Amino acid sequence: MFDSGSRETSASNAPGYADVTCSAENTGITLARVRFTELVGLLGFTLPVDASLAQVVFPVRRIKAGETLCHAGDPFNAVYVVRSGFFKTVATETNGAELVLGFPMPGEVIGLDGVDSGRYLAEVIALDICNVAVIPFAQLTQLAHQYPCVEKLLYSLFSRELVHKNAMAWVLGTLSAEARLASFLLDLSHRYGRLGYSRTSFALRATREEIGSYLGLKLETVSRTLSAFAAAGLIDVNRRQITLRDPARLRRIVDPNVEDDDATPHKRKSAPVTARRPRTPAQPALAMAA
Amino acid sequence: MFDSGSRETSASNAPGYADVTCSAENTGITLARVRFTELVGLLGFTLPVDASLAQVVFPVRRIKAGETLCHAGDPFNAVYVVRSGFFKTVATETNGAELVLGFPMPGEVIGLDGVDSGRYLAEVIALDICNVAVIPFAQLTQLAHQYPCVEKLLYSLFSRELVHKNAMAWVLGTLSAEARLASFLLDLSHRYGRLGYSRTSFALRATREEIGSYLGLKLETVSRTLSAFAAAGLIDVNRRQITLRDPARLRRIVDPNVEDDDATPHKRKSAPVTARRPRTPAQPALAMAA
DNA sequence: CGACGTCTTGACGTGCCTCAATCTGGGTGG
DNA sequence: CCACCCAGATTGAGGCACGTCAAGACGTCG
Repeated sequence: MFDSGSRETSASNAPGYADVTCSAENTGITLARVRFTELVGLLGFTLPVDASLAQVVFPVRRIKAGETLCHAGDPFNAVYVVRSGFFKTVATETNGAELVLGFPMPGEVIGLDGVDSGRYLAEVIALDICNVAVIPFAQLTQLAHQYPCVEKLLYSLFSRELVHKNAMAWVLGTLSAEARLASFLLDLSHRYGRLGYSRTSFALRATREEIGSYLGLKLETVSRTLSAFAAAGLIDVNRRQITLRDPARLRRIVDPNVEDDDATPHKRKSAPVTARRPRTPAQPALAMAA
Repeated sequence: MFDSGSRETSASNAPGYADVTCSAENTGITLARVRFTELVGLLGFTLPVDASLAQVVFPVRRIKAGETLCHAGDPFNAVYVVRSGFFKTVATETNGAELVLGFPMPGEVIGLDGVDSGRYLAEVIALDICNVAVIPFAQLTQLAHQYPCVEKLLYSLFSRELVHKNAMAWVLGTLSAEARLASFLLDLSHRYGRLGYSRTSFALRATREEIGSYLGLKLETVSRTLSAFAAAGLIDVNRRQITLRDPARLRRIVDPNVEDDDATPHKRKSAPVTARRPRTPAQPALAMAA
């Protein structure tokens, strides 16, 4: 039934990706390697085939859930491309408060923000068994020198990250709690789908608190809003397992003006899902555990 | 008195910067040029002196207040370095809502987010008489190829932008309205100071609404908060003219744990400046240190 | 089985938004 | 020169969305 293809994201499940060498699986330092061309595909780029470029490989690191890929303040010398698993990047402020900056998934790059200062400026913590390609930045720029297509790719990666951060500013600066959550769920859906997993059924790997931190909300608000979505029939929630029931309406919560099927495409404000007392005060929205 | 060195930001006022050629001032297309090495200094980098690199110049564009440097959707082919003036970058969403993404000032780069999609994705509008260097991106990458130091600079620019956007996420996601405004004022102060202007007295070039959009607040909240700061003796406000009276306390509003002079460096929450009736209804807000 | 982390839900307070009136300064035209 | 206008700014009153505090339910692990 493929009800949740996202639960297992180990590389062996992903279609067509395999380590070049797989010896000594159990040593602390893995000897596995990935082809650069493979990573390019994961990143969503297509490069002209090149025999010499196809020979380039990078080492792979495996990280268990809870372990950190790199610490804030560590000297920067490599970027990482996630091959499988699920991370969170956490910036710790001077006052000790933590802020979740993102949830890197397979096909996404980690560490580009360390180039300028020469240090990583966020903890990167695995929320799952993870598998990343380690790409020494000096080697990457070297490749960019030799191959114009790689150079272009590298600039695109930076730029893409910037675009994403701008979108994040939009979410944090203008959207309500409901819209932020809806946007977050749709983003996850899209990213899982892009990887070949189900777009409608997936697991949140993060706690409510981590999600809240990422979205500028408190964990209670995240929990309440998810419950409200479920009560409205938009999604199913079971702990961290999410199933999207009405993605179109979720999208309309983010932006009331998206045109998808019926109704006028004009200015119509989707009423908040968390309407207090939907109509008859007698009807409890949700029966608590019987 | 030097009460507002920031009011005039034309290039002729900035120390040591002059166009290489200044013919035909009044033609629509300016013939002025800037040396690349000059821009590098403006950007805050130091490069090893190189005779050939010192010959590289870029054209200059002058833009009057209210005009736009580039439109969202325009094909991307150049980045801009602000030499003088003050811009706002505005992303217009599908629903027509506008979001101010930033306020580029001299020494800052515009357009890096267009590399990936090949199109600018925000309007860049001058809030002042502006002067920018036009740097064709292809030419810039070409330079990066020839000069490793330029290559490093380019990566740093991208990375620096990313770091700044992360900081913005922090502001939008975790700070109160007061803290956001304080952070904004301190940021402006720092950026003006970096340019050789007064850190304590400067003019906001943006309206309350634009500032609010940038900070995820409504214009009324911006106005109220500025008034509250003024009432508390933190700043002076006269329309768009701002004078910082107590930067240290502003900093403490952003992060209560900064250590600057007195008091315990422990967990102390700076009471909101907008205290409703601080104690005795007769006494206005500046209760803390006399 | 108890301890713990996570999640849920309720009650309440408040910070910011909303709506609205007024004020100011700068620009325009007679 | 003044009347007029209008965008921008200020200020108030009231409401709601989200934060805060608190209690309990659930799943997991030792």
